[in-house]
Amino acid sequence: MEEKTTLTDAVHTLLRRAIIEQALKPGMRLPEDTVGEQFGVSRTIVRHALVRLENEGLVVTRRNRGAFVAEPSLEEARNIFEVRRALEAEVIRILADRMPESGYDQLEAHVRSEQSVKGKDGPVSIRLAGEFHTLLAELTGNAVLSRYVSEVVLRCSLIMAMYAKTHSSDCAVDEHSQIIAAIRAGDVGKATAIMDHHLGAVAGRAELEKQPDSVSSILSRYGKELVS
Amino acid sequence: MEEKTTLTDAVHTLLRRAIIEQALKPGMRLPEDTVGEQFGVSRTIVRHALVRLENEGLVVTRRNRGAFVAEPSLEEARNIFEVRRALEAEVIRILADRMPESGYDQLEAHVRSEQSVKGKDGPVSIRLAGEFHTLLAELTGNAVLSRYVSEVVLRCSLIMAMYAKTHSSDCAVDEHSQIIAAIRAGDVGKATAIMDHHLGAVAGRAELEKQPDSVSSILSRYGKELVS
DNA sequence: GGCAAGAAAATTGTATCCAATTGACGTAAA
DNA sequence: TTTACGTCAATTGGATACAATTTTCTTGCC
Repeated sequence: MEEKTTLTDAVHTLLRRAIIEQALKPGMRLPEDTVGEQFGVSRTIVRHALVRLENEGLVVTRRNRGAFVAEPSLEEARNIFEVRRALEAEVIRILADRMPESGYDQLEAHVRSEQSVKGKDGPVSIRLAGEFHTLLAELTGNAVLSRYVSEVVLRCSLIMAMYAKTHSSDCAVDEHSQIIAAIRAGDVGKATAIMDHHLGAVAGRAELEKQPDSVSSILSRYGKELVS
Repeated sequence: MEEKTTLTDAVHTLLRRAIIEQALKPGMRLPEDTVGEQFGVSRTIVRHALVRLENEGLVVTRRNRGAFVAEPSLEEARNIFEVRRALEAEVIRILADRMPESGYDQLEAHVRSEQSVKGKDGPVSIRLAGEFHTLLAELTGNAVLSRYVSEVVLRCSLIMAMYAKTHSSDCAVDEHSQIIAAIRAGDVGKATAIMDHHLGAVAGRAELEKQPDSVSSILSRYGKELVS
């Protein structure tokens, strides 16, 4: 089976993963040469991937200065959470009205996989916590809504990478179950309330620490997947 | 005063305008070298601009086939309107709570400029009708929310280019005034209701006509602005 | 005339090359 | 010592050249 994705897609995905898994920390520089060398592709590809990441808000580029992993300000963080609440409230509203056939099965399966890594604060845990919300959005069948939710979820991951000490996904998993239950009961108000609390919980921390590491040493862990 | 924008930005903006003003019609092909030739830039620039437009949903690219002006399906159109309603409801909620200083002045000034072109169904009318909603979103001070609203508004313009006979901005302007009044009165429910009606009004038409024109002949009207 | 296969043309995917801008370093003068 | 200035290295902005893929046209066969 042949992969039909373009190289740009591959680099884009890998860089995104590296960012949300906090391997590439906020503020870290992303020189096109270095990244391209690591992945064995030319600057052209990296450039395209960086453009996409910028549109997603995960990367900012300064003219003639290059690309950096975004460092959302507290103001920006508030904005993102505000939008995310509105979007996820809409998701809940839709799902309470029309949940697809195997929706609950998928959700519960996901929660189980979250519980299986409970306790560990590794990259996998971070990714899974975000993917719950992404899955929720996908179940609406609304691709546009789904895409926006994915975007804000990713940016929230970045925000937490900056401002939260630990991801502390323990409480999150429990609340995920509660949200499912509330939707199943058709209680939009309750589900929204839990979601608000769920999102609000992570927005109340504040500690900032930077640790500029070597870019290439980090990317070497991601690059091997491109050697086809 | 030196323009500090990059060439990619310029091409991006021009193409976007051409699309939402319906000069470039849905389904129309956008070959990279044709566009580049028209604007006097290389394919590299056009390519970057097209990537951005794709992220905005105004353009779709098929692998090794090239870029086309997006042709939103009715399903997709419904999705976009659904998201737009949710986002604009949030905008209203925020503005009823915290409208900035000169907010009402700006809004009323905009409505006046809309009224000044009342009756004409030209590109200017289309653009202004959309910009009212964009302005509304910008007044929230939430850049993320503002960006998402802009995106769905643009895509709605594209949808109406496909499915609506005329833009019929007559009723729109009146409702714009009503929305301002309702927000001023702090009546979120009423403002949202008007907005819903306002958005719902345009989603009930259906006629499709394609008219594939020469790309370069259209772009020549936009290209002169790049000759610096 | 219709259909299939192959060659040619057009267009995108990717790499490389040159120019322009920025930041840093070093040197000299106040 | 501090500040101003000039040079240089590093990096991006943009263009061109080549490779790969798709589409279309042609040609031959039924």
